[in-house]
Amino acid sequence: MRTTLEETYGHVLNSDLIDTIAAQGKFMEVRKGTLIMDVGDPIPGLPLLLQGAIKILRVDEQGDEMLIYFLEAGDSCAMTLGSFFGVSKSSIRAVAEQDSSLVIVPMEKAYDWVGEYSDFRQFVIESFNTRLQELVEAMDSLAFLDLHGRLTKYLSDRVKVNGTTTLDTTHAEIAADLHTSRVVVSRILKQLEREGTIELHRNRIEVLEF
DNA sequence: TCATTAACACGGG
DNA sequence: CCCGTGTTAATGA
Repeated sequence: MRTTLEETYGHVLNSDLIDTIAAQGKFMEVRKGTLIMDVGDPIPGLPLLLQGAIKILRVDEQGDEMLIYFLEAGDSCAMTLGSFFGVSKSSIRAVAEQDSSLVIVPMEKAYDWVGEYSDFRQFVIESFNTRLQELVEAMDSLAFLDLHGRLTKYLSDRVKVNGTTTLDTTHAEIAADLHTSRVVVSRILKQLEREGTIELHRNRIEVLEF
């Protein structure tokens, strides 16, 4: 775990701090599709993603989902930082997009380190900023793009975070992530296939252009 | 016009 | 058979 931490966070955090994180943090491995945290769950600590990717979703009263953004290796989750100010419950759902590994740092420790280490403070602020940026981007797609636009952006985002143009997914999953109906997703996907942008298979989509 | 819901047929595992 | 997929028809915003 120490090695992976060094590889993923060595650029931003000094090695003393990496040692401390390795000692204090809890290592965790999750398989693709695993529900890591749900709305209302107590926040266990500050998560640092080492490998893989995680989907961050918002959930409505009916339990329907909507994707906000993806976390990648080297990312943390800004929502958990609310714990610094006494927010104890999660307002989002986190699902593993791939097999992933992460370190969970106790919140009190993280809070102390923000005071003690300038590079950790920098990391937290930067992380908060990039998360906010992604949130704004998510709002942009909602407000300015139609479903066709949102779907193509969604596909290229998934290609980016998974590092492959082969997406193991179903139309229903995409519909859930975009908070729309499967019928529309199927129709637009078919349209994209006719345009030569993608190739459709059962449980799989090949993205040719993105 | 474009999305949603319901309903159905097809086909692969 | 069950599930994912592709399509249609009716209805709504």
